[in-house]
Amino acid sequence: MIQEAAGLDAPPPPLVVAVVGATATGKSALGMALAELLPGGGEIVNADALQVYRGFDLGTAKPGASLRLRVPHHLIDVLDPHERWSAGEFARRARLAIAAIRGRGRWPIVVGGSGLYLRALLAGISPIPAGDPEVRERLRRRAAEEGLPALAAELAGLDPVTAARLAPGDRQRVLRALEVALVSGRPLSGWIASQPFGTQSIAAIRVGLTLPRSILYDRIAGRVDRMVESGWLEEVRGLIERGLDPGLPAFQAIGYRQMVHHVRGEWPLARVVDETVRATRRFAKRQETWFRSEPDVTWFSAEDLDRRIPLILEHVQRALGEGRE
RNA sequence: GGAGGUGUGGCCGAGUGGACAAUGGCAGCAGACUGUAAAUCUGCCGGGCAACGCCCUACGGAGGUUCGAAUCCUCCCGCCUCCA
Repeated sequence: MIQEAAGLDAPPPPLVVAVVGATATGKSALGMALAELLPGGGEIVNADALQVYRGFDLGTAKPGASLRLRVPHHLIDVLDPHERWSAGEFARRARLAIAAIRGRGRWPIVVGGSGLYLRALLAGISPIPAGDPEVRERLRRRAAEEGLPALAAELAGLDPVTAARLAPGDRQRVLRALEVALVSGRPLSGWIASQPFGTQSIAAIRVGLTLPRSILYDRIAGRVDRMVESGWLEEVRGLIERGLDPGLPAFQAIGYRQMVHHVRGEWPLARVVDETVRATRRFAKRQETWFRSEPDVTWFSAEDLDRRIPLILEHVQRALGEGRE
């Protein structure tokens, strides 16, 4: 593609391995295998938006202590549930982690299902200044009182480019764009224009795991059942008893929101399981859509993953080897 | 046995003479995505086609009334409730 056309500039050697794909396809397992099998060894950089939260373990399918003992994991358990995480913050810290890992002569293996996070890390993200919680809160209140259309109209005045791009019903993005324009004095579209995706790219060898929908859906159901069996309810109950507000960012995690209803006695457990499975399926579908359009991913079937690992390893090694010369 | 109710698209559930291939929700499928992203949002969703329009099939079944029925009538079948 473009890189080849340039000719003079050889494509930069891959510096990191990225494992992508929908939830429950086995990304973590593959990441572990690569970390242990690649010559020189590797360390995992978690690119998952919810596994960063301490105390949210079972429901986020967080790698357990024994795995983390075998292979260092980064950006897991780095936040308290009330702290706010973001794609930009992730990209910044992941770059630090990657540099440190490479400094140790090991391979950074980025594993995660949050598409935007991966893109922010590997392709760069516009350096938009931090938002303002107060402004955000005010906007949220106005949206409730005046209605979203009023705010969308205001955005059309401040940032017509973004306003035209967004669906008028996209509450979250309309509010965010307004917040950026209001706080920074510059429209979001302006920030993006000055540094779009792709201007800070990190060379990565990307492997994707995929499964036929029906198998994936079965796996999701099985996984949710296992979460419950392994004491997930107790975990959530503990979080609530600690006094954590279910409105916190960490409770955005699929399953936690649902489980809170059961802890409060509003839903039977069966409904929690049901709705969690359903929400996870929709999530998996969205991930597939995202990664499908992600460039340069080499896809592997996640069926019988153990048996395919040698093949994937070989593929990754070849790409990294080329980069080493 | 008597009285009443009910049967709608994969599911739930509106619709009670034309504007109905049938509101809405769920499930499903497709897509978008620049700092909440496991979030947020959009589109499709009986079938067929030379397809901005046409045809076929369809509101438990069979008949009937009507220019016209998911909607009214008759009979039949299933389910539910109450009385016995």
